[in-house]
Amino acid sequence: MTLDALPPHQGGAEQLAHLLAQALLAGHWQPGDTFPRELDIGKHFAVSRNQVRNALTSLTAAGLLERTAGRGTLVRKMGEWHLLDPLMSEWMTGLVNLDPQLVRAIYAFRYSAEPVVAALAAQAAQADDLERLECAFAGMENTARSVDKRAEHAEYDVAFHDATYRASHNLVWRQMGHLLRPSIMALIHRSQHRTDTLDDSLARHRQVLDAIRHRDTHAAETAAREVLRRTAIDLGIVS
Amino acid sequence: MTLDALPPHQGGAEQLAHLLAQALLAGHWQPGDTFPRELDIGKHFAVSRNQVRNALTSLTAAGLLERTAGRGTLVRKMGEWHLLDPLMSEWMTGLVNLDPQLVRAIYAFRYSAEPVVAALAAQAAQADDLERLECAFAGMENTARSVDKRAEHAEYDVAFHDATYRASHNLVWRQMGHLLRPSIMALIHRSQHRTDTLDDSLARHRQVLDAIRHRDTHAAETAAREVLRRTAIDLGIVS
DNA sequence: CTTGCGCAAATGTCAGACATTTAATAAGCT
DNA sequence: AGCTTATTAAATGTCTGACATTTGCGCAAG
Repeated sequence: MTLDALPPHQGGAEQLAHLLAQALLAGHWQPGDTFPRELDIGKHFAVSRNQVRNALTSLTAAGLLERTAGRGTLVRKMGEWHLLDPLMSEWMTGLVNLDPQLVRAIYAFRYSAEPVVAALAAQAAQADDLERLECAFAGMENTARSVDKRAEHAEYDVAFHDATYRASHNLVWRQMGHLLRPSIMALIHRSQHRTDTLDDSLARHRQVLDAIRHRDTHAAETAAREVLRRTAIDLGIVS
Repeated sequence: MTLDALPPHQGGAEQLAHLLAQALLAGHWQPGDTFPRELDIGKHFAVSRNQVRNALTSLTAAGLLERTAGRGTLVRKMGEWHLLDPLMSEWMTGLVNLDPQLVRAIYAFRYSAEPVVAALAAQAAQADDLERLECAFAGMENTARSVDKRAEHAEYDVAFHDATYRASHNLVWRQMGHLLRPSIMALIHRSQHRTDTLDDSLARHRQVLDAIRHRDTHAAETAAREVLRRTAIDLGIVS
C-alpha cells in the first residue's frame, strides 16, 4: 500500500497523525507490513521530517506501529492496538469503514460492562450527575424528530452514556467513556434512523435515567442491558 | 518542588520519563503547579533538550502534564490521568507510596469488573487459556511457602488475573489487564504475607480456575468476587 | 557451509537557530 | 485614575543539517 490513495492535508502533525491513523484503522496496510519511510511521508505531504516523526510517535504510542532503528516501521495487528487510548477514539470517530470485528468487540464490552456501570451510577450519582443525565436525555428527545439532526442526536447519545460512566464516580470506569463515541457514531451510518426505533431507544434510555434517579441498582442494570439490546439491533449485530 | 530531591539517572529518555512520572504519581507536585522548564531539566540530569522533550511527550500523552507554548508546563490533577495507558501501569508498579485514593479506585473497578470478566472467561475460554490459568496457579502454589519468593508470587498472581482477562476473548477487556499489575504489586508492600491468608487466597483462586474450567459462569462470577474480597482485606480497604 | 567483514538503509540523536505563543510590563491617550 | 495598546521577556514549538546507531544483506575468505 502506498501513500498515493490518501487525501492531502493542511498543517499540523496532529492532522497528519489523524490521517495516517485512519488509514491504518481502515486496514489499508496488513499487519506485519512495513510502513513508508519518514522521508517518503515527508516528501508526499510536503511536511518536515519533524512533523512526520511527531505524528509517528503518536501512532507508536497508540500501538498502531512498531519502530526500530535500522529495520524501519512495522504495522501491528489489531490485538496490539491500545483501544483505550483517547487518541484512538478520536481517530475512530468519523471512520465509516470500521472493522466489523472491532465494532463487535466494543459492543460486547459495553454489553457486559454498562449494566455494572449503571448499577454503580445508581449507587453513587449526585445531583450534578443527574442533571447531566437529564440534560443529555432532553437533548436526545429534542433531536429525535428531525432527520437533519442525526449528528446532534448522536452527540447527546454519547453525552448520556458518558454521564452514566461519570456518575459511577470511579476514576477507571470514567476513562472508558472515550470508547463510547466511536461505538455510538457507528450507529449513525448503519441505522436507518427510523422514528419507531428511535422512540424505542428513547424509552429504554428513559428507564435507565429513572432507575438511577431512584437509586434502584437492579433496575438500572436491567435497563442498561435493554438499551444495549436495542443498540445491537441498530448495529446489525443481531437481527 | 524542585528537581534536587530526585535521584540521578543513566541513559535514555524512557528512564527519564519513568523517573519524572514516578515523582508526579507520588504527588511531589501539586495539580496546577508549573513543572520545571525543559532547559532546567536538561541541565539537572545532563541530557540533551531532545531527550527531555521526548520524555515530556510521553508524560503529556499520559495526561500527567499539559504543555502550551509560552505558558510552560502545568501539572494535571489525578482525574485527568490516563490510567489505562500501559505506560502508566509501568510507572505505577514499584511505586511504594501510591495514592490510597488511587489504589481504592482501581480496587473498586476490579471488584465490579472482574466477576463479569470471569463469567465471560467461563464462556469463551479455550484450551490454551486454561493452560495459562493452570500454569499461573501452579506458580502461585509453588511460591506461596517461602518468604523470599514474594515478588515471584506476585508475578504469578498478575499472570493469573491477566489470563482471566485474556480468556474473555474480548479485545477491550484484555487491554485492562495492565491495570492489574500496580494493583497486585501494591499488595506486596501492604500485606504481611502470612501463610494462613495466602492459603485462603489460593483456595479462592482455585475456585475461579475450576469454575472457568467447568464453564460455570455463575460460579466463576461469585468466585472472582470472593477472590477480591480477600484482596480487599489484604489491601487494608476493609478490616 | 559457515563465519566475518563491510556497506547500505532506516530510525535515533544532537545542536543551534529561529518561530510562535503567552503573560507581564510599560507607555500613552482620554 | 483608568483603559487600551506596544513592547519585551520567557517559555514551548519547529526547522535544518549533520551525525550516531542499529539492522539486514551481500560477499568473500576460511
